[in-house]
Amino acid sequence: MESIAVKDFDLEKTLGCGQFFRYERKEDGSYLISLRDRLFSVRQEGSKLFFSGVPKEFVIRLFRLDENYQKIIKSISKDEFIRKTIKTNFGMRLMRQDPWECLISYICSANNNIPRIKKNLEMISMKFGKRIAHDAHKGFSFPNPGELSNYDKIRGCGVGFRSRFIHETNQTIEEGRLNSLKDRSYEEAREELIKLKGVGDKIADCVCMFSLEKLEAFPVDVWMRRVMLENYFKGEDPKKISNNRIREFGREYFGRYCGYANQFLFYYRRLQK
DNA sequence: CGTCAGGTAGCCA
DNA sequence: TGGCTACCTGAC
Repeated sequence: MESIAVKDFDLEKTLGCGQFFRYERKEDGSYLISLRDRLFSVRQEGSKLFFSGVPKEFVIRLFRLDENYQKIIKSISKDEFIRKTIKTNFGMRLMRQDPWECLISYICSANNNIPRIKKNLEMISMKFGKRIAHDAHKGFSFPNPGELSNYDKIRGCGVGFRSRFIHETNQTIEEGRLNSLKDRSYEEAREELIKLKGVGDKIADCVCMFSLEKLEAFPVDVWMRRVMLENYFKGEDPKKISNNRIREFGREYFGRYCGYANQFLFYYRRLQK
């Protein structure tokens, strides 16, 4: 099996931090990952990352192994608390997800819980995708834009009130246009995404950060709100702090790579605290 | 049985 | 802008 020498990288934390849903841990400690029409496995042993089913360049891109982690960590290390969250989950990296799959994933995440989000995406793949295989592993591809046109079938995936949003987004999105948001500014990309039904501030920021290269995004959900109020707005009246204000503060305070700070804070507050 | 979960749309002051 | 509330569904 091929391998890559890695440093400042922790596969388990990267997959487990909650940014990505379509993966499964196997008995031997390897992970089976589904991404659009790919099915592949990855396993880490110390500073070696073994992989099969995809080219090396794909793995490097996906896990951002091409970027200067130390530089980013240094730039967001603004205080003791954020340093603690980084130390706890050192090696966690943001992933470069596929914009379309990421968009649908996060539309599914609204007022939902992680086990069910995973199940929803699995069902969508089973009902709309194609059978794919990698070695002895079997799976389903994620459907392409335009292929989620059967509303009743979407309902059958257990996504509830999000069915309408998924259906509408499917009819609206032109994939080339979605992907080209990478070349637009963060503000423009965000604005475009919010025009979609079912996509508000938080989901737009997640899609920007996880799939459109916008590490200057700072999504604020309930967990981010909690951890920020507890550590950066101490003594202030929570009722007077809007999520938008938290977002603006986070972007300003942590700077250009605030998305990384965001994910460390999120991960820490959800699991460790 | 209620409650709750990684928000958002729609409506109103 | 900011502050409500309903919303599918399945697991406690």
